[in-house]
Amino acid sequence: MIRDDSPPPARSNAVPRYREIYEALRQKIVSGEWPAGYRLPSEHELARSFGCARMTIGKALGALADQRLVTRRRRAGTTVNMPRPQESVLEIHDIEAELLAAGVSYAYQSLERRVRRASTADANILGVPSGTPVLALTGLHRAGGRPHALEERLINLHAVPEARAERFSGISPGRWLLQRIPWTEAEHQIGALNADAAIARWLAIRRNTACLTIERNTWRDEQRITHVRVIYPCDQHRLVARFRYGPT
Amino acid sequence: MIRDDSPPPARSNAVPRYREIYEALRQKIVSGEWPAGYRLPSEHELARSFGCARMTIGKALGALADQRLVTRRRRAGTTVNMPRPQESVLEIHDIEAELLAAGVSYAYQSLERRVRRASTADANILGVPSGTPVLALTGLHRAGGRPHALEERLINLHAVPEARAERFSGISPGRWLLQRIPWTEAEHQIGALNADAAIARWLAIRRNTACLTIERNTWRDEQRITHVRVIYPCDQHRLVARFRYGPT
DNA sequence: TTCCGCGATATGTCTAGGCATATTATAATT
DNA sequence: AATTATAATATGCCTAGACATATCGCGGAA
Repeated sequence: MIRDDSPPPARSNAVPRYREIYEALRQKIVSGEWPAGYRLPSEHELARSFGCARMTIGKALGALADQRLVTRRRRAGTTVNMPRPQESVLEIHDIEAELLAAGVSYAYQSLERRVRRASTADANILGVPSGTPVLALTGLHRAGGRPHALEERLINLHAVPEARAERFSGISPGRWLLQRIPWTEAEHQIGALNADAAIARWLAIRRNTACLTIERNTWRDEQRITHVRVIYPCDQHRLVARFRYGPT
Repeated sequence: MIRDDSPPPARSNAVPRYREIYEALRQKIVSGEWPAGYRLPSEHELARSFGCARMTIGKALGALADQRLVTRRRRAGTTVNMPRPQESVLEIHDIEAELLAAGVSYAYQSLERRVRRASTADANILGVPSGTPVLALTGLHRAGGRPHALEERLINLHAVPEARAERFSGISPGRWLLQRIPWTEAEHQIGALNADAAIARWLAIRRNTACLTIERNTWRDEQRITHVRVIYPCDQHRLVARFRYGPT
């Protein structure tokens, strides 16, 4: 017996099939038609009803799972998740690039630069054994000639020995590091503080002005690279983060 | 001629092949052996050298591209990216769940509740036409009996008509909404401010104390649901975000 | 010299099967 | 009744091949 082995019509739509399916299923979920806990049809059933191979369905369901809209377990099937905790992707840009993109002139001014063996405090902050050689930097980011942010940084000289020879007059250490050292993990902590006298002087703001602080730790496969705290006056900077349950 | 059609040995390692390959390639990149701009071997070549099907290579490379470690373009091939702008996934938790998880008692105290037609200011903040019915809420989150955060919220009553009947005495509007309304997009803005007299009184802090503010806008497929601004005293809360170039 | 068309190449997507494995439901046994 | 073996099911991973499509580079024409 001869079966119809003609290939399916050459769908050359711009949007791939798996994405159409992803969108269709996503719509069921975000519209509430399939509420939390609902169990989706099996891959085989969906493949039949959408008229495609099981692997194509698998790709669509995999994308939904990546977005955490559903959970997939063998034999148990695919079920709709509870709405998640509010989650966003926060991009913390290089200050210099950000300002230049906005058409503002930028300069980094080094205020202090010291190589030392890590004190107990340094060791705690940077997460290295005390006594490890570190480079401690303080500097000011200027935008349009005016103070924009104050930066306090510790660099692990075991991880970045080249830094010992770099003066960082002119180039910001953040950019310098970013261009040289690939990092594999980063942690940010965001907080607020009242400017003390020293901070207020450097940033040319009044004492007690609220400032946003961003602390960042970076790792390169287990090894700590640097710790930095950047202090922005409250009116200079906002962090924006956006998340969407998206067309991926 | 008879070819060896015996299937490949039944690798039943716990780690799938595509992930092994992903890790191997990732290692080349983060170690610096393949620097930014380096062009990877083609899928065919990799498939040959790893001894697997092209699709398996495609899955590994796709994962690297998801992590933005590489860029893939037809004909041009797959190339290693420059290190990215610092990016992190920020989870902004439900305050109530967070405090309960920490073993602290939690309560929401409604301070003000008004239904009104959106003023121009409301309209700007919430992104709806002025005149749209909105619910304006002010409330205090208490932890262990003490003030923890102040919340100012606008809810679009066209999007959430059920909210008109809800008193929000006891239950926090954030939690109430999260349980009822699936959202598809969220934007967060994080900033700092000095507490004014009203804020200071409610939060039982001194005037001018630095506070962290989180503003959140949520959408459900184009439609604005709510805008909220939460104000935390600087010593009460930090935001932590973490990112890793990961084993996915 | 410059521009245009064409072939080569690498990825993007898809199919139709296959075996592996976790988990659940059911039947059998103690 | 409680426990254990077994079968069924749904996902997870994989292959070998196919066509589609973007784009790079080259050679010929204006």
